[in-house]
Amino acid sequence: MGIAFDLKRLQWRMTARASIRQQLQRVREEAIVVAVNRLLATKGYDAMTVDEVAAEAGMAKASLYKLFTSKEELAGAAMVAVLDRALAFVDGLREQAARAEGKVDALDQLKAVARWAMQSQLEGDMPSLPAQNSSLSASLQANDDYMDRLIALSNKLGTWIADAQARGKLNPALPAELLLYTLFARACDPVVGMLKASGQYTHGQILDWVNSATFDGLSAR
Amino acid sequence: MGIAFDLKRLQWRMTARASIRQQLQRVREEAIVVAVNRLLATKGYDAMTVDEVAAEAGMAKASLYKLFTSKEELAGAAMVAVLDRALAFVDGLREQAARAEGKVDALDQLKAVARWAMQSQLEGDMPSLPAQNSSLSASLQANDDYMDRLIALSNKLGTWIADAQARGKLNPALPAELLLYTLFARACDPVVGMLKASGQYTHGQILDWVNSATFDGLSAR
DNA sequence: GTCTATATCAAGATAGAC
DNA sequence: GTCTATCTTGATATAGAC
Repeated sequence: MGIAFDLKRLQWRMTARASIRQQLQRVREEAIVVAVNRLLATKGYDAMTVDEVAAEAGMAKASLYKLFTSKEELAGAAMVAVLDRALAFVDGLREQAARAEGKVDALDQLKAVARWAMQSQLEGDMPSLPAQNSSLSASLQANDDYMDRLIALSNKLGTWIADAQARGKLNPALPAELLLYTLFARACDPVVGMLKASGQYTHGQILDWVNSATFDGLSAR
Repeated sequence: MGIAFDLKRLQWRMTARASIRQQLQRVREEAIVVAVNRLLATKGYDAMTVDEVAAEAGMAKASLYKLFTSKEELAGAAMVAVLDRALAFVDGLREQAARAEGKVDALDQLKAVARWAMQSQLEGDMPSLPAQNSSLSASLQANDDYMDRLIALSNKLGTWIADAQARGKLNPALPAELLLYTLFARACDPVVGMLKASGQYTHGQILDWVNSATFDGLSAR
């Protein structure tokens, strides 16, 4: 009996200590991911060095490599994080729409998502990756955490796209694939950064204009 | 007299040989620029190595470095070349328009330029550079050959943009700067490459759709 | 003027002390 | 588990022979 009691206490203590360790580790991981996110947003993957990540996260490079085994894995973690933010935003919109009982237009939801993504870019929170053919693409496509979220997000946006096309709000002549790709591309649209760099416009103006260019086009209506 | 004659012959021969040398050198330079152009279009600047350029141009790396002093200069030469192609295309359009005596719309000219750029991208001839903050950007902005052409092209497109806005063909609510930046950005639009990679569409379809998305927008009209 | 061979360096990754 | 110091590699750039 005494022995059993002591074992339980011991197990509890071990569990508690393991949990605390895990929490500490998780805090450090998050600091790293935040650093990677900002560096990817500002410099891009190739220009980002692991030394910079370690410095910005406040630890030695060797410590960082205990938690992430490669630079590619760092980028993957940051991309997973941004997809999680996007999914959370989309789910928030769905809940709002559910409360509004059908008064919300799928097209407006898509515009809100595009605006959110571009705002993230303006604030330096939208990591951008080399579009094609890098060794990074391959490692991301082999990353299940990443691919699952990418597919989940594509499906949710795809539902809105199909809805908006069926109701004649989005151009039905364009393939849904193009509409989806265009939304993803506009999240990293360099035009946003160029207008910001010109320094003449407010963030609100930039968001309005680029969203207008995306959905209404450059031609006069 | 005899001496003067010999000197003239000698000078002529030296000039001829120098000219031939220059021509040979120019052919080699063009081969290098073509190689850089394709590598920038397919892999991007960071993934491109000078060894690859030398191999594709059919010479040793050291020989290449006699003609171009750095990797950045290679990229600059390729960007100058693509701007020259763009300027030639634009001038061709202007001549056509002059012959048509005012029957050509500035908006149609802009659409033609966008289509040409995207077609170049589909054919692997449109070099793409890291958009922002790289060391490359700085070296390009210090490259007069590059900047002169960039400004010349911007001015020519800017004329058409102002014209199309004045005639109510392009959305007058959007700043001309945004319209110009958007045209440049669409030349490298990753959506083109994604649709091509999906393998389901012809080049013509892709060009029509992306141009429609750019000028008419994603929303139904 | 072209090539082979090499210098140089930056950056990803790791060993080993504490 | 964290850090300092180091290994290793790949890529830019150059020296020197021919």
